[in-house]
Amino acid sequence: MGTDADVSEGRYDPPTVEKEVMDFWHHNHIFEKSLSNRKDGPRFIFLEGPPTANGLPHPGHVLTRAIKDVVLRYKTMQGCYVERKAGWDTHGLPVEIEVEKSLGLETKQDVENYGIARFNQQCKESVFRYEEAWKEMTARVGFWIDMENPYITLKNDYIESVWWSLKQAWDKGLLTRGHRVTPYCPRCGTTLSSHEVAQGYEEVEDPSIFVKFKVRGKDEYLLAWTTTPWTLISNVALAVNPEEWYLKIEYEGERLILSEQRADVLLKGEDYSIVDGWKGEELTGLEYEPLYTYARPDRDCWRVIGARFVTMEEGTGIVHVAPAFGEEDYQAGKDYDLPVVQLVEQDGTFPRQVEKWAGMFVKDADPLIIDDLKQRGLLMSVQTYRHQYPFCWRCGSPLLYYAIESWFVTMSKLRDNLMANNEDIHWHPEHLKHGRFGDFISEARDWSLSRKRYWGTPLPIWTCRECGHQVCVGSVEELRTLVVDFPVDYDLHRPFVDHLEVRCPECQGAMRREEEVIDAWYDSGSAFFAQWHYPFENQDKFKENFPADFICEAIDQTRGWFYSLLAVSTLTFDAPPYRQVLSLGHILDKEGQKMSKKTQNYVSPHEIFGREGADAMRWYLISASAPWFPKRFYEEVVREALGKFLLTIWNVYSFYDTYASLDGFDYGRRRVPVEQRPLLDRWVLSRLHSLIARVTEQIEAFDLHKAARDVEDFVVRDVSNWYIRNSRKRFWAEEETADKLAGYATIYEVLVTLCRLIAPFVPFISEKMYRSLGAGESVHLADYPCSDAVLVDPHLETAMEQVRGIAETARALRAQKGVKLRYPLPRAVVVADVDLSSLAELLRNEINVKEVLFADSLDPYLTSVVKPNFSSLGPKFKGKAGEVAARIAAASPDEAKGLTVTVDGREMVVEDGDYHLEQREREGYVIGESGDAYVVLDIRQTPELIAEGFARELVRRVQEMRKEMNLDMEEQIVTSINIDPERVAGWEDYIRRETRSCHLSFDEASGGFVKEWGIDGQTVAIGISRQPA
RNA sequence: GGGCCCAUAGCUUAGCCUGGUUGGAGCGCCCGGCUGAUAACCGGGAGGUCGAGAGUUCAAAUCUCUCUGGGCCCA
Repeated sequence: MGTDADVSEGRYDPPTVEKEVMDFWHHNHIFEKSLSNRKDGPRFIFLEGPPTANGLPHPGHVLTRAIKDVVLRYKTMQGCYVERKAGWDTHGLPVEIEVEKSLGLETKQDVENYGIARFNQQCKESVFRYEEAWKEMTARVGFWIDMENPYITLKNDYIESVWWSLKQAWDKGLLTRGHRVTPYCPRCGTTLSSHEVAQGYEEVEDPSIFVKFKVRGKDEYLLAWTTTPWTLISNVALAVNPEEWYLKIEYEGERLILSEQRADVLLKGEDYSIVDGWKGEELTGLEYEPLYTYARPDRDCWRVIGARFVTMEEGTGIVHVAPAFGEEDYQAGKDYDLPVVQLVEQDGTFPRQVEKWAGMFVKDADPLIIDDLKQRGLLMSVQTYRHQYPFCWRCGSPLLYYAIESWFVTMSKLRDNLMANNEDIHWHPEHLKHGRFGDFISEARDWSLSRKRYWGTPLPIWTCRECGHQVCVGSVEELRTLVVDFPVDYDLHRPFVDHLEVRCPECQGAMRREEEVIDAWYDSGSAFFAQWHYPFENQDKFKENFPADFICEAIDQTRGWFYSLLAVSTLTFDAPPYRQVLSLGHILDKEGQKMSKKTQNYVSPHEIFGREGADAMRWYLISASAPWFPKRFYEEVVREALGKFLLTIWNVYSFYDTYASLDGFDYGRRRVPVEQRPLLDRWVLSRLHSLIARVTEQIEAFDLHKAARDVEDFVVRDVSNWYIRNSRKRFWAEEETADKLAGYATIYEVLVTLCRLIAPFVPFISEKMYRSLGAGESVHLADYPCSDAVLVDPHLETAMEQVRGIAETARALRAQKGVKLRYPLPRAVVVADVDLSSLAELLRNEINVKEVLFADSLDPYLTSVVKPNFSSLGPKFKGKAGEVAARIAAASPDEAKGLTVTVDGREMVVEDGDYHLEQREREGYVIGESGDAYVVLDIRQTPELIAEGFARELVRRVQEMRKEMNLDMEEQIVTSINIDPERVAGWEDYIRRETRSCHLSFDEASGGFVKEWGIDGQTVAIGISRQPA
C-alpha cells in the first residue's frame, strides 16, 4: 500500500482493503512499533482471559476480542504502554472428554488401560488443534495481541507458579481435605465444579413418590416424599420442621403422619379424620422401621430428626434423609451424628450388598424400587414431577449428588477479604459489583479444588505411607530435594509426578502423591502471576503488572474467571488482581435466542469478514448497544453498519480525494489558517472538536456504543449531509481560490482527525484512509486526538442547528405548496431570537430563494380572518344563524366588532363571543416554525423565476443523459430541445454552461442520444451528441 | 425454585436515574423531491395497547408491585 497509490478506486471493498492493511501491518511491524513507541509512557496493564483452542471461535469470541482491542488501541494512542500477552487455557475435563470421544474411551478404566501418559499426550495436542483458526480469527478481526509469546497453563513454569500459590494456601491452613456432597458424574468419574454443573441443567420428569415409613411398634406410618427413589436404599433418618404442626390422620383405613399444612393441600376434598397432632419438635426421636436393611450402620439411626430446611411448599413436610446424597442431608447427618450410608458405587451403580439391584445404574433402578415398594404396600402414590435436573455438560449423564472426599480451598474463611478487595474494583456495568458478584462472594463457598482426573495441574501434595506426614510442594526445587534421582528432563503432569520416588522428610518413608489434579479454573485464576513464572522469575515484571488495569470477558465469567482471579489473588496476595472489569453481554441470534453449536443458528464470522468485513462487524458490535447488553447478530445488521457508516465516511474521503488530487492539493504547503476560513468550515471543525471531547469521555466510561453513535452522527449528518453537500460547489471552481483551499484544508483536517478518532473502533478503514491521505506511517502510531477548545464555538453550532431546522421547515413548506426546490422563490423571511445573518447565504442556497431577510415580527405576513362561532350563533339566531354567519364571515375584523344584523325585522348587535379572529398567512406567503424560529416563504413565482426553474429542470435532464452516456466531465456536447425558447428566456447561457454544450438549439431533438422526459406533466424531448472532434 | 439484567414502530434504538407540551430518530415500506462524491440525501405519509395488569400521583414510557417473555447466573 503506497501512501497515495490506488486511492481513486472508488467503491470500497472491505475484504480487499482489510487484507491489504493486515499485510502492511505485518510487513512493517506496526504492532511492535506501537509498543516500542510507547515504551516510556505510563503503563496500562491488560490481562488476557485465556481461551481453550479445542473448538472453533464463534461470534461471541469476535465480540470479546473486538471490544478488548478498542480499549487497548485507545489507551495506546493516548500514550500508554499496553503490553498484550495472549494466553491459552489448556487443562480440564472438557479437553479430556474431547480426547475420550476421539479415542473411543468410555470410562476411567479405559483411560488407564490406554495409558495416562499417552492419554495426556493426546490432550496436549488437542488443545492446540484450533490454534491456527484462533490466530487467524484474531488477526482478521484486528485484535492486536502477542500470540507468539502466550502464557500456556500446561507449561512446567506455569504449573510451578500455581504450585507455589497452592503452597501459600497450604501454609495458611486454607488447603484442606474434607467431605462434601457435590454433583458428580458417574460416567466421567469426577465431581463437577459449580460452573460446570450450571451448564447442564435440563428440565426432566422424575418420579415423585409418597412413601410410608412404619413407626416402630405401631400400626402408623410417617409419610415422606422423594423424587430420587434410589436414595431410599441409603436412608438413615426422616426430617421434620420443628416449628411446624404435624397431624396423625386416618385416611382410607390407615394412620398417617404428615404436616398439617401439607395435609390440607394434598388431601383437599378427601375424606380423612384427624387423630392427633404435635409440633414438629415433639416428633423428633420417634423411631421407624427402615425400608431396606442392606446397610448395617454402626450408629443409631432410623429416627425422626428436626431440620429447618424442611419446607411446607411441597411434599409432606417430612423429608427423607440420606447424608451421602444431598448437601443438606449431609449437614443434618453431621448435626445428629448419623451414619453416612453410601450404597452407590463410584460408577453410579448399586454395590453387591444391594442384592435386588446390584450392578444396575441407580437412576435406571427407580421404577423397580417403586414397584418393590408398591408390592410391599409402602407406597401412597406415584406421580411425575417436572423439574430442573443437572446433567454432565459434556457427556450428558445425569449427575448424582454424592458425598466425596475432596481437597478444598476454604474460601469461606476469606469472605471478608474477598469483599474488601472487591471494593477496590470498578465494575462495568456497576450493578454487578454489589449485585450478582457481590452477593456471590459474600456467601463464598469453599472451593472444591481436586478432580479425580488426569489432564490438569497435579495437586502437589504427597503423603507418607509410613508416618502419614504430608507435604505440599511449592516449587520444582523443593520437589527435587525430596526426590531420589530427580531427572534432568521433567514434566510436571501425570503420570510423571506419580512415579517420582519421594522420601518423607520426617521418617524417610516412601511418599505417595494425592492422586487428584486441580480444577482448571484455578489455573486460569492464577494467570496474573503464573504468566510471568512468578515468583521464580520476573519479580519486577510481576510487580509492574499487578494489579491489571483492565480485564474484559463475557458476563458468564462473573463467577468463572472474574471470580477465580479474585479468589486466587485474595488467597495469595490479599489484594484485588484487577482494577477495572468490563463484562460483556452475549451474542444472540436474529430471534434473540442464544447461539448454540447444535442448532448452528449463527453466521460464521468468516462469512462476514469475507463480505462486509471486520470493521463493519466491529462497528455493529460496538454501536449496537452498551457493551454489557446482549446483541442480536445477523448479516443484515452488519451490512447496515457498513452502508450507513463505513461507506459514508469512505465517500467523504473519496470525494476529497477526487478533487484534491485533480487540483494537486498539498495540505502541508497550502494551508489556510482556520480563522480565515469560511463559517461553514469553522462550524464543522467546531463540531469535530466537540465530538472529540464527548467521545473521549464516553470511552473512559466504557460507553463505547455512545461514542460510536456520536461519531456516526457526526460523519453522516454533519460532514456528509451538511458540510460536504454545502461545499461541493466550492470545489468545482477551476481556479485556485482561497475558499477552495480552505475547504480542502478543512476536509483534510476533519478526515485525518476522524481517522485517529475512529482508529480504535475500525482499525482497517481508518488506517487505509490515514495513509492514503499521507498523514503518517500508521494511524495506530499516532496520538489520539485532543479536543481543541479554541476551535469550539457553541454559538455557531447552535446557530447552524437553527438554520438546518429552518431549511427543513422551508423544504416542507415547499412540498406542501407543491413548489419544487428547483424553482427559485423570491424570498424567505426568518424571525429568530438568534442572529443568523452570517448564515443567510448558506440558507439561501439550501432553500433556493433569491433573498433571505430577517425580521422581528411575523405581523406583516399575517392577516386576521373573522370566523363565525356557530355554537354561540345557533341558540341566538336559530334558523337564521347560517345567514348571520355568512354576514359575519364576509366582514373584516374591524367591521365585525359591533356589526348589526337584521333578523326577522329585528336589529341585533353581534357580540364578541359570536365570532373569533383567526390568524392567517397573507395571500402569497406561507409560514412555518422550527424550534423558536419562524420562516416565511414568499411563494409568488414570477415568469422570470419560472424560467429559471425550468432551465434547471432541463439542465438536470441533460446531466442525467451525460451520465448515461458516460461522458467525461469536461467533454463538450451539442444539445437540442423541442421547447419554445421563450420558456427559458435569459437562461440559455446558463444551460449551455452547466451542460457544457457548445451548441444549444430549441427545435426538434436530434443527435446521437435522444430522450423524452416528463417535466411537470409535459413531454420534453432532449437530444445530445458528442461534439465531433 | 431463587437472584440479577432486559422488553418502546416490521427491524435497530433514544427517552427512564431526576414523572410534566403531541414518545424522538435511523433502516425498511408508500408518495413526492434533490443530485456530476455517495450503496447517499431531503420533504410528506402509513406504522406505537411504550410486554400485560394493578398501584402511587393532579399527572406514569419514566416510580412501586404482580405477571408474561427473553438472557445470564445460581439451585
